[in-house]
Amino acid sequence: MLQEALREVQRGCAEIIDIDRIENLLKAYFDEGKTFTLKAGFDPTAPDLHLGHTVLLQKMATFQKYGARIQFLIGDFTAAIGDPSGKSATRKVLSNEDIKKNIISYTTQAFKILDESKTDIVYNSSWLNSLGTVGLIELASTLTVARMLERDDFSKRYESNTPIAVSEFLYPLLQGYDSVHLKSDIEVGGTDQKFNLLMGRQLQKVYDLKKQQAVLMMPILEGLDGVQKMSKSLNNYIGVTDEPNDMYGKILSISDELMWRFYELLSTKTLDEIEALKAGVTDGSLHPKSVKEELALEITTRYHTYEMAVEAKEEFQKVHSQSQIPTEIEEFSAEGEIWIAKALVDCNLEPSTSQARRDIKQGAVKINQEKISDIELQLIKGEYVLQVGKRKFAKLKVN
RNA sequence: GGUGGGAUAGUCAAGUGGCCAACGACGGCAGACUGUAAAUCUGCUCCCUAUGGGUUCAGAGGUUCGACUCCUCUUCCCACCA
Repeated sequence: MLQEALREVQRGCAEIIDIDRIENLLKAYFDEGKTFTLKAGFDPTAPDLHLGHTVLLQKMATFQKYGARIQFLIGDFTAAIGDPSGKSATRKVLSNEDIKKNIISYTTQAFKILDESKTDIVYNSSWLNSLGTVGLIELASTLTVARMLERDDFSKRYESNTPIAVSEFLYPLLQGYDSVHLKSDIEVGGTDQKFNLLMGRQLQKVYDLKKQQAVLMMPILEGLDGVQKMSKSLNNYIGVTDEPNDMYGKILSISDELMWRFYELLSTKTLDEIEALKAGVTDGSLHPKSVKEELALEITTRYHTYEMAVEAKEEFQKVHSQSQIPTEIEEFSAEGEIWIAKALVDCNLEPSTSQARRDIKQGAVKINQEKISDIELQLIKGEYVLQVGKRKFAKLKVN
């Protein structure tokens, strides 16, 4: 049991510092039912969660199964400074209202994964506000500038003469101080947070806590392209609020290789079960597609319902495997005769008539399932199902 | 503050007076093959009811029959020096 828990806890991790501490905490839980605290900090800046964010949340959920109480730390105080990690320029400061709004949307999304009854939401403003100037200077005296400049992102900015605000130096210190105040046993975060996470350990020592927190770092999840990290700005993300059909389709479109990564980091299947799936694919008894379907079904179910996920699956098979028309298509109407290229633009299937012409020439455009090739075609009165490529559909009614 | 170099389509990057809507790469879209996978092959990739027309190469002027290419100014970046 302990061994299994240890294995699940380490699953997918990029790096763990002080694994012995974690083992002892788990052992105490299994032997004596003693719980422990696990801290994770969240910047109230990104209200739309995608699967990349959930990697960390799921790891926290795993810990909850083995006796962890989560200290879900909202960095409302530190958000005013802005985490410099991985950034090449000083960040903007958020307004109070924005922060509040973000927190609400963040936590409602997070509790789809976390067990709310084993989670405490804490705000670092509640103790950092009262730290005071003396406390802050004391805190700052524990760290040298040289040490701070060891940080890659700081030194790069320093060398390239990009401004670093002095306040940014305080961020890791304050985040570390959070661990002192909360007396955290473990802290989890992304690999980009390494410096800040270690700061917690160092400060706990400076402030004479008996034990230092263990640190567990999760890797950054790749996006749909399989190469770059999942992010909204690269438009390669799967949002937790995506529609079931989109979510299902996006997962099925990832490469086989990336699928295993998703299994490791996102699935709740045990490592043994995943190994069995891998073995099945290798020896040919399982089709990779069906394994991927299972993953898509699991994840879609998590953020919607099982019924909706199954519906998404059926819809997907209907549209793509049997190339039929989807059940729901956007409808448009037009008056009088309309030129096909214009119609495609009006139905948002094409960005320009030039592009529409090209696609028609290439045979990418279908009307009522029939491929067309005449770029001069005029649509007369009637109802049409227009299709561009494999996945863009629209219904057009010409009056 | 000084001295050089640069800004070209979604990104990178050629082009140094007409052959330029602008080489190439990546990305993207489409077609073939498939499992809407990957890989591979092929085509397309500024706009416009189009064998034609229009607007583009940081911005504003100028030279020229003709400018992405030459000149002037402006803005922004980079390198080296102080």
